[in-house]
Amino acid sequence: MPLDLLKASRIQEILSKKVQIKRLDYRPKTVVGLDISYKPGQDTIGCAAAVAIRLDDLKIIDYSIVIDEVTIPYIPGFLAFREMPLMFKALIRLLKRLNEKPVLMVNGHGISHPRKLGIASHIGVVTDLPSIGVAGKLLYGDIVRLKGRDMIIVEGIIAGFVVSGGRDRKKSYYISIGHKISIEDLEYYIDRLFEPEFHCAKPPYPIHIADVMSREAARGRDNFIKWISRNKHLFDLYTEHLEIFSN
DNA sequence: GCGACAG
DNA sequence: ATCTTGTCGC
Repeated sequence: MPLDLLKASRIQEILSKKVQIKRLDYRPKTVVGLDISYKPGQDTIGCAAAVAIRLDDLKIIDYSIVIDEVTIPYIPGFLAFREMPLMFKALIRLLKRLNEKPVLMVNGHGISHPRKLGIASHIGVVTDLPSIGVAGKLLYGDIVRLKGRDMIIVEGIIAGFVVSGGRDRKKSYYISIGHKISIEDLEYYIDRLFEPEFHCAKPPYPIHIADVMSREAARGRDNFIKWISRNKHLFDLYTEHLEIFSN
């Protein structure tokens, strides 16, 4: 059996008690987007991307790509046990080069989770960094209209909110508190990180970039390098970090 | 028992 | 997550 769900639940319940819901106690200059893609035809080979984006001009200042085997299957409610190991590896590498504390933006839920510890909260607590969850589907909680917004309510508290976009608001993104951050912080950052030209039909910028980078890298070095050269205008790298497959 | 179910 | 097929629009 790949994963002991009872033990995993216990871990989530214990760690969820360490989640802090409070305002940011500093002004992050950088946000790190985290996402994982899988090699086509082989969902056991994952590719994690950690991308550091400067908040004032939205330039990519650094990134880290890690490719490795992923053995834990995806089970709703336990995504972190599948994706956190690789995501964490990419993140740690990036943080060692980043001389500042960023806010993390993770593809997945924060406290809008059955045990209030989605992958965004999990990685936030483990690193003790502020974190935000960004998901494309609701996993847990009720949607209630408050203050002109669709809020995600979990156990009577506001866990996050919904941002709808695209033609006829067809697409929705579920933004939630991860760790060491408040709803007000979420609104401040999230509203500024959606790309205006896409009308919220694509994820917030750091997630969008991490998503594209991890997918291109998962499809091979050539694709990734081509994507980089096609998008040099997004970068502001003082060093070249083409470290794919270095694992 | 039935429906729901991040990536 | 990934694949597939087809459609619309720049």
